Parts: sequence; C-alpha cells; structure tokens
Amino acid sequence: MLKQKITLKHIAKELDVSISTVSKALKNSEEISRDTKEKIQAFAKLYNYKPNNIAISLKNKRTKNIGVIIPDIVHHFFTTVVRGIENYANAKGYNVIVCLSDESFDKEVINMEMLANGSIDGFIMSLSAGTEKNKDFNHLKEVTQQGIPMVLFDRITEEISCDKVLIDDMQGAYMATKKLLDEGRRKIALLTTEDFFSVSRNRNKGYEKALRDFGLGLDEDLVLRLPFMDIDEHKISEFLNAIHPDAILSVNEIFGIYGMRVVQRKGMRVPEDVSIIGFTDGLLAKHANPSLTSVAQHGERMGEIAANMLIERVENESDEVAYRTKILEPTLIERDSTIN
Amino acid sequence: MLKQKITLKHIAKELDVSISTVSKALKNSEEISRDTKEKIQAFAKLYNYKPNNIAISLKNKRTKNIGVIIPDIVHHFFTTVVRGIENYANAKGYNVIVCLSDESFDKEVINMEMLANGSIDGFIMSLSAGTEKNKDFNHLKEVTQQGIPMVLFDRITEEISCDKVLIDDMQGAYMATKKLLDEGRRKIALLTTEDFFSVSRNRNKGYEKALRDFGLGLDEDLVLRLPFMDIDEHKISEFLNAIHPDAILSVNEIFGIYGMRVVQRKGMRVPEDVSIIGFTDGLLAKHANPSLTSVAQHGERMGEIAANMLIERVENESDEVAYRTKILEPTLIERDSTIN
DNA sequence: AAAAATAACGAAAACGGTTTCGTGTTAATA
DNA sequence: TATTAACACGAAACCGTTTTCGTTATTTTT
Repeated sequence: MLKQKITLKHIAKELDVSISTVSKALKNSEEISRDTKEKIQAFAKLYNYKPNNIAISLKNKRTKNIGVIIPDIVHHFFTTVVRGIENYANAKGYNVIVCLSDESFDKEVINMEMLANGSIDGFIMSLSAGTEKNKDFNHLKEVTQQGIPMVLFDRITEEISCDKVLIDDMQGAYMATKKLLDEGRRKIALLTTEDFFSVSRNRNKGYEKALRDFGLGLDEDLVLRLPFMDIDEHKISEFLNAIHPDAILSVNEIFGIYGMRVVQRKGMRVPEDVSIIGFTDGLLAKHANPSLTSVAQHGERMGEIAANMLIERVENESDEVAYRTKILEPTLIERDSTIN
Repeated sequence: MLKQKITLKHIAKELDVSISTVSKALKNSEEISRDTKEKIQAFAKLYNYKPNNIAISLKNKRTKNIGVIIPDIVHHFFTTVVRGIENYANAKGYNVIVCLSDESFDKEVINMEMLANGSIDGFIMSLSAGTEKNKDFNHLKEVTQQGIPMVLFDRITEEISCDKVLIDDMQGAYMATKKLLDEGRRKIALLTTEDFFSVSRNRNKGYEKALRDFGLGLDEDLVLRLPFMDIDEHKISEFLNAIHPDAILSVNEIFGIYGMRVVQRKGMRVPEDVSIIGFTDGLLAKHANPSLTSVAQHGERMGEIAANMLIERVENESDEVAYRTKILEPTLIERDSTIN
C-alpha cells in the first residue's frame, strides 16, 4: 500500500532521460523540447510528483519556515499573535514552527538552539519571564550574529538590535487611567506584576504619568505587585479591603477579572462603586459580568506586522536596512465595567 | 559581523583531515584515534559547531518535525492540546509545526500538502468544520497511503484508518445530563451546533440517552442548533424565552456562557432557577459568574497521548501494529452553575 | 562545403551531512 | 621473514534537488 514518494530520479529512469532534463522540464525550461516536456510533465502529473521540501531547503539554504517562540500558548494574547503570524506567513508560503518557552529561560534557549541549526529562516519571539528576569540575552545575540533575522514582539529588550513590534504600553495605561480620572475617580488601585516585565513597567509608568498630569502623585500603597502565576485571590482581597479604591487598573486581563470578583463579593457594584479597566482584550473581558473595559493590544495585527517584517528581511538579502521598531497604538475598548 | 555557520567541510579543511574523519570524530567513533578526536572535538567546540538539521533530515529521511493542523488557535481546547503535544514532542526532540485550517476545507488541504512533501514525519490533526461538512477525506487518505503516520483527535472520522484519540463525548453529555436530572430538573434545554460535527452528534446522543434512561423522551423543541460562528445571542434569548427550561446543557463553553447571561438577564437565578452545564473546561467557565459546571475534555492529556502515539509510529518502522483509538473519560467539574 | 550557430540534452558539482568500503601503515603472528 | 591483523583514516556514494557547463547533432550562415 505504501505508495513510495516519487522523485526526479524515478521519473528520469522511467522515461529514460537524465535527472537534469526532468528537473528542467518540470520548470518549463526553454532548454527542453516541447515533446520531452509534455511527456515528462504528463508523467509527473500522473504520479503526482511533488518536489521534496527538505532537498530544496538544503539546496537554497531557505526553509520557508518561521520559528515562533512564545512563553505560553494557553493565553489569549499570544494566541491572537500566532494567528496573525500564521495568516501572513501562510499567504507567503511559509510554515510556522511554534515553540513554547513556558516562561522558562532554559526552555527558551533550548528551543532556539533546536531551531537555529537550519530549521528556520528567522525567528519571531516574545521573551519568557525567566529571560526578562535574569536579563541574559546571549542566546538572542548569538542567533542574530549568525545572521538569522529576528523580530521581537511585546516582551522585548533594548539589548538586542533587531526589528521589534509592540504596543505603546505606557500610552495604553495612560489612556485607561485618564478615563478613570475623567470619570471622577481619584483612588485608583493598580494591579500589576513583578517588576521584571518590561511591559508592566511601561504600563506602570503610564498610570503614574496620568496621575501626575492630573495633579495627583503616585501612592505606592495603591499598587499591588503580584506574581504572574498562581494568582492568590486572597491577597487581592486583602489589598482591596485595605485601601478601598474607587477604581482599579489592571495590567492584564486576569487580575482585572479577579479584582472585579473581589469587589463584587464585598457587595460593591461595578461600575457604580468601582470602575475597572484591564489590559488585553480577550474572551474573559468580553464575557465577564459586567464586561470588562480593556486596553486592546491588537495581537493579530502585531503578528501580521512581525511576520511581514521578518519575511522582508529573509527575502531581501540587502541586509543593511536599519532595524525598525513598530509601535502600535493601543485602543481602549469601553465596556460595562466603567461608566458610559 | 555575519559569523558564517561552520560546517564539517570547514573543520576538515582547517585541520587538514577528511570530512569523514571529522564526522566520525564528532560522533566519538572508535575508528578515530584519541589524538585526532580530541583535536577535532576541541576545534568544533571552539567554533560552536552544530550539525545542520536540514542536511541530517535529508540523509535520514527524518525531520524530527510534527505537523499539527487545527481549526483555530484562539480556542482554549485546541490550545491546551497543542500544549500537550509540545510538551511531549519537545521532550522527545521533536519540533511542532502548527498550521491553522481556520475551519476551512481548502486551507486544511493546502496546509497538508505543504507539509506532506518532506517537512514533517507525521500529522496530528483535528478536522475543520468545512471538512466535517462536506465529508471529503481524500487529502487524509492520500497522506496515509504515502505512509505518513497520522493521529486524529477530537474531531475525527471513521473513514480514515489511523490512530485516534478523543474523549467519550456521549458519556460526557450523559454524565452532565444525568447530573441535571438528579437535581430534579426535567426540562433540560440543549444548546448544540449544526449536525455535521461528529463531536456534537455524540454529545446530543448522550443527552438523549440520559433522558431516555430517566424515562423521558427527546423533545426536539428543547434543542437549539446554532451555527458555530457568529453567535446570535438574540436567537438564544428567543429560544429560552419560548421554552422556559429549568436547566441548560451546552455542547461547548461559549453557548453555555451565552445561555447563562440570557437567563440572568431575564431575572432568573443560576443555579437556583436554572442549572447550566457546558463542555470544555476553559477560562470562561472558570471565571464566569457563577462559575460554570463543565465537562472537562482533558486537552493537554489528549495532546500528550496523540504525540506519544505518533512518535511511536514514526520511530517504529514496524508498521503493522494495529491502529489504536484511545478514548478518554470525560470529567464533570462541578461548579456554581449547578446545585451543590 | 566548411564554419558557425542553435537546439536538446546529460554530466557533474553543490547543498551538509552519514556511512560503507577501501587502503596504506604499523604491529602481531606464523 | 613473510603473512596477517589491527588501526586510523580517506574516497565516494547517497539523500533529492538545482544549475552550470559541456557535448552532440542538426541547422544556418558564408
């Protein structure tokens, strides 16, 4: 049953011509006579010949594969980015190899090394928590020095020069905070992550800037820094009980959802008593009760842009085009956890 | 700056030995003298030599890549399966190439063809809606006939003989329905999809069987079949208004969430007035208010099992081991949308 | 009719490895 | 001392393509 894959060699032998002739005939080369071409093409169609990708990759030193390394795939934002990458890449004839770093520095390194040895033409990645934490970017450096194009998105670092795409996190947090201030809120709690996430740092800054622009200072008591995994609802509860905010800004979706729940459990109403805004416009935000006003990160567009940047680099040998950093504008999606 | 990748040939020339000697030395072959081996290994380490994956793939006719084709990646269940596949595959030294069919038959075919020409050692996939709809499985047939191993999960078909892994959907729906019946519910609405999804058909069957086992018949008026995309909340609302159920079973997570919202909007309480159970134990279910009792599909395990089955096939040339179908037991996760 | 041009194809190198099968040295055996 | 083993290495085929550069015939030109 095992219908062995047919190769140029088989066709050549069968039709009693050389491999080169077969190859040329299938590419409709002018070098080959009409008769021969038709004969070969007919035969190839009949036996459903398809060239072997691996052989072609070896020959051209081009795999038409893109390596994507993300911290987590069970995560709405990354998932939308992957979808954007897939869409664009597939349309351009590229496959996407997805690897998960699982927020671990070691896994990130291992995956990069696996892929960097010829499997892919370039990388698109977002740093793992581990990498952001220990600030070791040597694996990225090595890869770029080998001439493998790379695009960083969302969780990026200044230490590596390469193309980058991200949203203006500071601006997003600024917009959100301003929205809350405009509502008349003055005691705005910030639910954020530990400080090593560049993304969170920027969001924190935007929060602070908005406060200052309104003549308010940053009150560290209003800021809760949570570990990014294993969320402790109790901690959030204690925090909110202690400070009694009239609004909450969360640097992600999930903290916002937890915040909302805690607030509601205390018998307070959202948004009448407490307004809440989160980051990441995911399913949770959309379907929460009330639905959660969110700063949209436009993951799918981010993915498309990243793929576009990468493929351009891959296909234009003309290396020395300056590296670009594309900064997307975040959008505030107003829902029912804020007033009007 | 472009530190060119070093090859066996470079090492050979530099150390004035043959390529074969270098190759053997790096594999610690007994054939090569201690001195030579040490010299070569040291040199290779110094210049950070790593064999080219593509070349090795071509030689062994093994890519160490697994092709995964899923309908959608912004979807909790598929995402957990991918994670399971990744975990297992990575540990075994395999990369995962993810392609999205986007629920489209055509895209599924294109992606399979892209990957089937040498890029991967085997497929793990779940059928797109389009494929389930028009029941055309020729692309799957061709691939298996070429001897490329394949594992189908969740959305499978009997028409293809290959390894399969899925949960007992009928049993899951049965358990859920029985739970509702045990609560004393008698008017259980079923929110399901169009009939071409094998998965939904089985869940419908489980629902029906439970009813019959309780001496109740299937009342078609209690069944609403919704298109799987672009959910029309209004339609759900009309339906529920018309029949006034005391419980709702949904064949997925999202319909359940919508159902809950509609019920609550009507001023009824969940679960006091209406109990609700959904399928897929995702984030929405966990964070809904009240949290949604769900039939867990164990996506991550499913992914691991699929990867395990596939890799076993790939590595054991001993083809003719009978195809296996692994059926996982679903689990009912009781939360607050049902009583106790 | 001799020289040049053209047409149609094949040989071989190359991509970067692995592996089989020599082959020339040295060391052990008869 | 002649023969054989063991050792250490290299040549070459191979995986499946692409592509350059011949090499024949045949046709055109002078």
